[in-house]
This record gives sequence, C-alpha cells and structure tokens, in this order.
Amino acid sequence: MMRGFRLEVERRIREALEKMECADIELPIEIPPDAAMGDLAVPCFLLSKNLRKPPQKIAEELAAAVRKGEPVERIEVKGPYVNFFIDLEKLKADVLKEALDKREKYGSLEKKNIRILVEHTSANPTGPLHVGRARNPLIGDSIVRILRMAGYDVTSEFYVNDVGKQVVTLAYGVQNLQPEGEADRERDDYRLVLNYQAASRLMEEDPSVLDEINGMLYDLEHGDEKTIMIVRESCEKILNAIIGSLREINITIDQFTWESKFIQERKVAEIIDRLKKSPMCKQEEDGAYALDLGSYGIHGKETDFIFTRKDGTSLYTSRDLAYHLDKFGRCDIAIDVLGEDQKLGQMQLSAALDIIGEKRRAEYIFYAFVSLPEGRMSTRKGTVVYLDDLLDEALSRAMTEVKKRREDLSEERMRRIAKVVSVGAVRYNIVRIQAEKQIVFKWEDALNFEGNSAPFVQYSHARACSILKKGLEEGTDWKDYDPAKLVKKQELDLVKAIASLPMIVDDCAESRKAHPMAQYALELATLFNQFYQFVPVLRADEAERKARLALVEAARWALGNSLSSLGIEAPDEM
RNA sequence: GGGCGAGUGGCCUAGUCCGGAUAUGGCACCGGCCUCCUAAGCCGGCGGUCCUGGGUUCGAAUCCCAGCUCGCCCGCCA
Repeated sequence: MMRGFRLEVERRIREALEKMECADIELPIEIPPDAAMGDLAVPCFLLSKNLRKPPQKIAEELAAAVRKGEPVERIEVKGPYVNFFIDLEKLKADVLKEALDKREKYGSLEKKNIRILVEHTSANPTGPLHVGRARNPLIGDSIVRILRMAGYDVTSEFYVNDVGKQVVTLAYGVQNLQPEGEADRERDDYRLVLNYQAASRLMEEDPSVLDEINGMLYDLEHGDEKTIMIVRESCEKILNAIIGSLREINITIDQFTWESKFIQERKVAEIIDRLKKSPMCKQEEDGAYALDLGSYGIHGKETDFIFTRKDGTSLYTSRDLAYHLDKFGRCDIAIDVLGEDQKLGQMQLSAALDIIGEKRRAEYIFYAFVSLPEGRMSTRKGTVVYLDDLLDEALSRAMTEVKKRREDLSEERMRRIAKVVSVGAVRYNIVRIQAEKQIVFKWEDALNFEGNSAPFVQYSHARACSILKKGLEEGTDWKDYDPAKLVKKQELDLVKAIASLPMIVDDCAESRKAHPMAQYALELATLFNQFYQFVPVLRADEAERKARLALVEAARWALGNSLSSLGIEAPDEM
C-alpha cells in the first residue's frame, strides 16, 4: 500500500511536470523527516534552475498542477517541498484487510516468473564452518527468502569443491595419517579437519608428500576413478556435517553441484581450449597457460591470469568459468554470495567470459569477513570461533534468560523458546549490518538479546500473540471491526509501518540487500511496543477493541513475516 | 607499488547509489514507569569537527580531487 502510494505519487508528479513543460526532469521522492509533514515529499530545487523561479514558488505551482484524489488525501506546500499525505482512512481499511486475508503471505509480492539461482556458502569441505565466513550462509539464505517473498522462483545452491588441492590434501590426510589430539566434537567435520591440518603441515615439511598430493591431483583431473572416490568420500562426510550445522540455523540448501562434474564432462577442457585460442593467451616458460588481462584494467604486480598449471591441470577460476556457463543455462539471474577475497578472481572470470564471447554475467554480493578483536580468524593459528560454539553459547544464555522470566513454563517449552531466540539473535546480529562492512566479533554483541536484536522483535510478536490468545479465551473477536476506530498516534503509526512491508520486500529484493529488512523489523517492533504501552486492547470498549484486535493481528503477521524473511522464527510466547 | 571496500557521539549502526527540511536507531551511562493485555518492554536525559584538507553547489555525511587509517586481494591456493 505504501508501495502503491509511492508509485501513484510518482505517476502524478510526472503528469504534472508534463503540464508544466518540464517532462525531461525527474524529481526525487523522499520521506519527510517528520511524519507530521507528510508521507512523501517532493523537493523542487531542481526545477528552480530550469524555470528560474524560487523553489517555493515552483512548489506551489507543482502542487496546483498535481491531480488530486485517492489515494492522496491532501497535498501541502511547505517551503520548497510538496508534501503528500496518504488517505489514512483508506490505508487503514486496506492494510488490515490485506494482512488479515493474506496472513503468512502478507508482504509477499506477485509472482514474477523469473528464475534466480543464488549460490551461497560453498565452503570448502575441509572442516567445520566458522564465524569468520558465517555471513555467507546467513546473508545468502536471507536473500533467498526475501527474493522468494518478492515473487521470484529461487533456487539456492552450494558449489562443492571436490577437486582442488585443499580437498586432495584432506583426502591424503584421511588416507595416510592418524592425527593426535582429540576432536572438539564427535563429528566428521571436527574429526577430519585434524587429518587435513596434519596433512597440510606435513606437506610443507616434506616435499615427497607434496609430490604425492600433486600426483593425486593429476590423477583426479584425469578422471582416475579411485582418486575421485577417495576425495569425494571425505568431502561428503564433512559436507554432511556442515549441512547439519546449517540446519541448526534454519538454512537448507536446494541443490549441490559438485565441481568434479565439470571435469568429468570435459567442460573445463573445452573452456581451456577456447581460452588458449585467444590472442591474449600466452604460455609461461614452464608450460602453464595464462591470459594477459592488462587490457581489461586488471593491474597489479602481475596482470596475468593463469588458468592452467604447468602440468596442464585446471585451476579454480577455470573450473568456475565452466560452472558459471552451466548456471547461466539454468536460470535467468545468477547471484553469487562471495567473500571479498574473491573479487579479483571474479573480475578475471568476467574478463575470461568476455574473451570466449559470453555476454551473461553473475551478480555479486560480496561481504567482508568477521574478525576477532585480535585479528583475523585462522584455523591454522587456532584463532577461530566455530559457528556451532556460537550457537551453543547463545542457546545456553537464552535458556538462562528464559528461566529467569518464565519459570511457569515446562522445561520443554522453555527449551523451545531458548532455541528460537538464540538462533534468531545470531542470525539477526550478523545480517543487520551491511555486507561490505567488516565485523569484529564480540561475544557480548553476538549474544545481545535487547535493543537492536532479534529477541526484541520476537518479543513484540509474542506480546501480540498473547493479546490475541487472551482475546480468544475471553470470547472476543474482531469480526465486523471498523478501521475508522483507529485514531491514536500509536495506532496510525503502526498501521503505516505494517503497510510498508511490501515496499521493504521490494526494495530489499531489488537491491539484493537483507540489512534494511532487519532495520524495518526493529522499527515495526518498536512501534508495536509503543502501541502496546499506551493503547489498551482487551480492556477497551467493544468497537475499539475489535479494531485494535484486528490491528494486533495484522501487526503479528507483519512482524512474523519480516522475521521469517530473515530466517528467524517468531515464537508465540517468550 | 597497484586494485577493491570501509571510516558517522565512549562502542555498534542507518542514511551515501540518486546532494535538500532539526543525521537513524541500539549498547553503555543517568533519572522515571510493573495492584492494568509478558519490564527481552516503555518514557525522559546525556552524548556528534558524519576520518582530514581542498573543490563543486543556493545547499555536502552524500558528488569531485588529494591525503590518512583499517580490512581484503594482487599464488601454477580455493
């Protein structure tokens, strides 16, 4: 509804500008700093240059030229601004009706029939997920959910690296080494990472081990069944454990594409042949092939993009090229969620796509890493916080909080609340920050249950549910509610916020950003809490009670759906 | 050395694409609110050279130039 209003105001401004013979000018539409000033505002500074009149005067002329009538309730000129007020009576009626009808679908947009493939996580299956890269699944999954809400057909995909040196090193370690020390957890990812670490160390110390690993890599790329099997087996074990960790934070991935597939199907070899035919291709002295990408603006110490090793085996980006071509064939829009360390590689990939005459490109969501106050997380140095540990700690703290507040509940119900709260807190805390900003991990922030946090929003939802439940018990309902009975500031502000959800979904989907949704959920919850504080529902007279109950029900869906778009569950009680 | 990104009260953060009305919230701190729908809440207070310096503009957190700080990258790793 706010979305419709914005579109309508845009259209009318365009019409008015045509009348004023300024059709070539596009005026910005913004939200005034204070709601009392209007719901949308159009500043007229831009026009003053063309018409050579003061913006105040133009604002008056523009306001006069704009078509009136629904859904615009009135237009006010305030200095250089033309302020638009939405027809609140209609808004109230529309919002309540739509939210109450659509329920868990409220906020979802019409189907677009566009297929989007979102690749995210794609962690090397060499060990457990750690917080340093946890933004990838969390941002990725939130974007998947938001895009779905916006009407896209979305598939999430995990690209499994079962080809490169890392995984061969892992397989070597699993085959040949018996690492000392105990795994942090009795799970394959924690157990096998020890083999991987041991093999990595050994490889650095002992050149013969390196030779053997390189030999395995060569065999792997030349389709040696046994080697493929060995590597795949350890990868699968770790991958399954990673999938388990992801499930704990409400993330499921639709499909997995194994990197080895592109080697087996000879797609990588085809790409390499095509690249070799490029005039930019050159062979290094020892036999490796490279592209000189200086003409693509890729500079540095070394402008060469090496795409085969000296023994002819492929490198990651060459395989990624085959993967991207494959992806383009399976969707209309491909989105890659990647760490910022991948930027150069993807620029090289883009250049290589151009060289082979491919026009399509992936869209990227790059994120900065989560580091520790002491610096970067490193598995080797042992300076890591595993996602599982963060989740466990969050759960235990959430349980303490629940016990403190709700000793009336059964152990089982407390546990369920603690689980939902802890997962929400972790997800929200990471996704609320724009992706390109680096995050320094601090326990007290990650486990914050107050203020700008998921539990804050979840709590509002629980309060709404509590009112509705009590209302039901008292035998009241909102049948034949009259939206006109909502007149208090807290009620109107809440209505407007609920009405904004579809617009926020649209904005987040089109900008491929999840953090504004977190911001919105917080604002909505704040407004609900204010309403809760100052406007009685069940104790109000019948007409007000019905209208307010309807509003609470609408708010409950808006809160729940904004949370669910971030993969966070909304509990009925807390 | 080069490329990319970030820099907003003590701490975290929105706004930056597309310049516009007193810069958004949270944490912390101080004060107030539970005989009334859950106080994980609400109300009030404190706190800002929007990294620095130039420039463009009627107007700059936002655009341009230069510099500083931090992160990431510049592997025949992935």
